[in-house]
Amino acid sequence: MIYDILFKHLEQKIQLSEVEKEIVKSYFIPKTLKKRKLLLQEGYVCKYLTFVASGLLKTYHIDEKGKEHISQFTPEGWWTSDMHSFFHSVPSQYTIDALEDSELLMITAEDFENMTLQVPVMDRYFRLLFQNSLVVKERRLVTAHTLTAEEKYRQLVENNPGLVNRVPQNLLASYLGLTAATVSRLKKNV
Amino acid sequence: MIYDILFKHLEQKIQLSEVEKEIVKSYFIPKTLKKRKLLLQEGYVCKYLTFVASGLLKTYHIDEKGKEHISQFTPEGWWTSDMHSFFHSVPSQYTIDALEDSELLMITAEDFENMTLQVPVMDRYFRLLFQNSLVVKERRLVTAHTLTAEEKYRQLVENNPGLVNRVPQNLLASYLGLTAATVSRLKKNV
DNA sequence: TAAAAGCGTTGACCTGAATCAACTTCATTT
DNA sequence: AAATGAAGTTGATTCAGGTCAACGCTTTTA
Repeated sequence: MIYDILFKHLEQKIQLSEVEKEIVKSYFIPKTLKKRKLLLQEGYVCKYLTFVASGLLKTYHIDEKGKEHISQFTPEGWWTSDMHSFFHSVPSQYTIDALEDSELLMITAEDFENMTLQVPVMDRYFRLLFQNSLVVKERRLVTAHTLTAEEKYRQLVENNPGLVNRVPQNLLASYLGLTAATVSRLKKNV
Repeated sequence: MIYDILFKHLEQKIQLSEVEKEIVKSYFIPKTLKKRKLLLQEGYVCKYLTFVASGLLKTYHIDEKGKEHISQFTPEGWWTSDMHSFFHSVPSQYTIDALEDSELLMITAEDFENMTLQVPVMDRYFRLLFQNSLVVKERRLVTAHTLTAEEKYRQLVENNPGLVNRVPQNLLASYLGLTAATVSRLKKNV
């Protein structure tokens, strides 16, 4: 069941009683999202924090020249949203859509607040989650600044082999801050 | 008093009883760090999560060519550490040192754990803190990928005017992933 | 099953920022 | 006050990666 996937992930970081599980469960709205469908559109407030139970989403931003910059891939077992938009109710800078048919569990900001007040250990869960995400983001920033295009691609292949086989190469390029042409060329040396 | 600076910041996000304050206070070790002195050296485990009560620190990484890449400036009222090293007791990837004489409050990983168990609302504080940091890091990553050198510098001046007047230009360059020569040149157009 | 769209490759060319190096302040030490 | 060393500027040159465009191959869609 879809909620069990969520609890399996929560229980990797925290313990929940049956009562707490029921409370948490009651706050999440299930939803399926077909490939190419939008979860969030740039310019609109991000209404949900979303757990991906199955499938794969991408988060991206379109710049003034119309170029797509992918900031995040979200496969099953991970969370997504535009956090700034979600927590502060301001227009989103990002669009999120599905790369594969996906099953989602979503919670509103108001319910998120209520849930953490009712089940404070969820604060701990998200503290740990955000803590880990921060480490990952920090690392991506360092590699963006220090590595050559080839090293960036090589590192992605080493660290995320699953992703490389699951996502078109032009999207990986965008995620790395490179062009599709560049990635195509440097693949030969890797 | 130095602990009051800490509590002032905690109370921007959470409420603490007097008892809780005493508990929290008991876990933090005060320390002063003179300009140019190290708080953490790359290769060593980061033993402390550190609150900067006054002063300014920088976090950086030296690449194979000996080039310094600054990942973070930490002025008064903010936290610093190599989170990955701190929470997982692995060698640090970063060095942290003082750009100005600084007053610090430090907590070990073990005490951090005990503190959050004794005062669960601290999980909420750090959830909120990490949540906000994540938004900031995410944004830096997007600008690293989408902006030109000049736009990066301009945005820094707009968003962090304080920092620009406080930190030598070559360090700002490193923070932006640019060279000192480049920043010097593009300043004229800004 | 034809047309369209998405994806990957490759070539020719261009350019923004890096590199390297010299020279100047300015600040800190002694 | 001399000396050492950060910090900033500027010029000449280089080059990694972007841009633009053409061409196949495969997958969707009509």
